[in-house]
Amino acid sequence: MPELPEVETTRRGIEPHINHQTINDVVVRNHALRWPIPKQLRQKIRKQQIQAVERRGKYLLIRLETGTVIIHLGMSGSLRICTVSTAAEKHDHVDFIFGNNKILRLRDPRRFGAVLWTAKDPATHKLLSSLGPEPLEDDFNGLYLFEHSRKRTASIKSVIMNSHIVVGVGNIYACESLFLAGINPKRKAGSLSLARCNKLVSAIKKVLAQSITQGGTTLRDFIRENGEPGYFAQKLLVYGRAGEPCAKCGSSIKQITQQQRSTFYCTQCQK
DNA sequence: AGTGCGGCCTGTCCGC
DNA sequence: TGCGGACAGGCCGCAC
Repeated sequence: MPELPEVETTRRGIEPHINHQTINDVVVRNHALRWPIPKQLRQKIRKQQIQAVERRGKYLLIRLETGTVIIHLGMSGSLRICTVSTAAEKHDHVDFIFGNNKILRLRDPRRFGAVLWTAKDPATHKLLSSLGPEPLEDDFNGLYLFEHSRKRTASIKSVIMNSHIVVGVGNIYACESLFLAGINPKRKAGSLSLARCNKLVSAIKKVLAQSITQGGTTLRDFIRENGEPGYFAQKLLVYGRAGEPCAKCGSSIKQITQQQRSTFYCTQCQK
């Protein structure tokens, strides 16, 4: 499910329900996520009040009094607010139970996600310490991408999807951004001019910002129950459209594989 | 240091 | 209807 817009939509959705609430209890039904959920999680976080609900890249940060719960939704994770009377289903692995009878419930069928605990500044955590800038912040700009792609022989698609260069650009939005910028996903990152880096960064910001806005439109329903963020309402121009006509030139959208991931692009419009 | 795989999992869909 | 295989929105860790 989650690329950055979905994670941010989730953050905005859960924050008003859980911020400043006290965690009464934690139930872990399955510890086996990408990394084991710490055995001491329950004892570490019980009776603590949530200080803030933040996001860094695709990591959600639940700030408590003595540390931070780090949550990653992986490929199939979702968080929803329900009540203590809502029966847990097959892949509901973790419940954070609050004093107001509400539960923050993590569902993750593929279990690529993570729930971790750190008592230190989460920015210094191994998983977060070497992350690149946030895509919507000003320190991610054309010059930054230009400088960080020099001498790189990897494809531009793999570079913008590299979280050590910029966080939050997943497979879908990488494809969409490259289409908007007219750049071939296979192009070597080091061969892009500064002007084209500027154009690509603008496209990434535009696509992500637009998507967050659309996620927001379905926020209520999302939190209420169905778990579907604004994702499918999203107007995707190339992703998942192999064989369909390009929105710009009408030629057939092509699907290839890069780094074991599907790439969709227009061979006419993207050079 | 940068690049490119393997692997972690379950669910779904498609062709036979 | 059942079965095998491909594929899925992420990303660390490891070889080279």
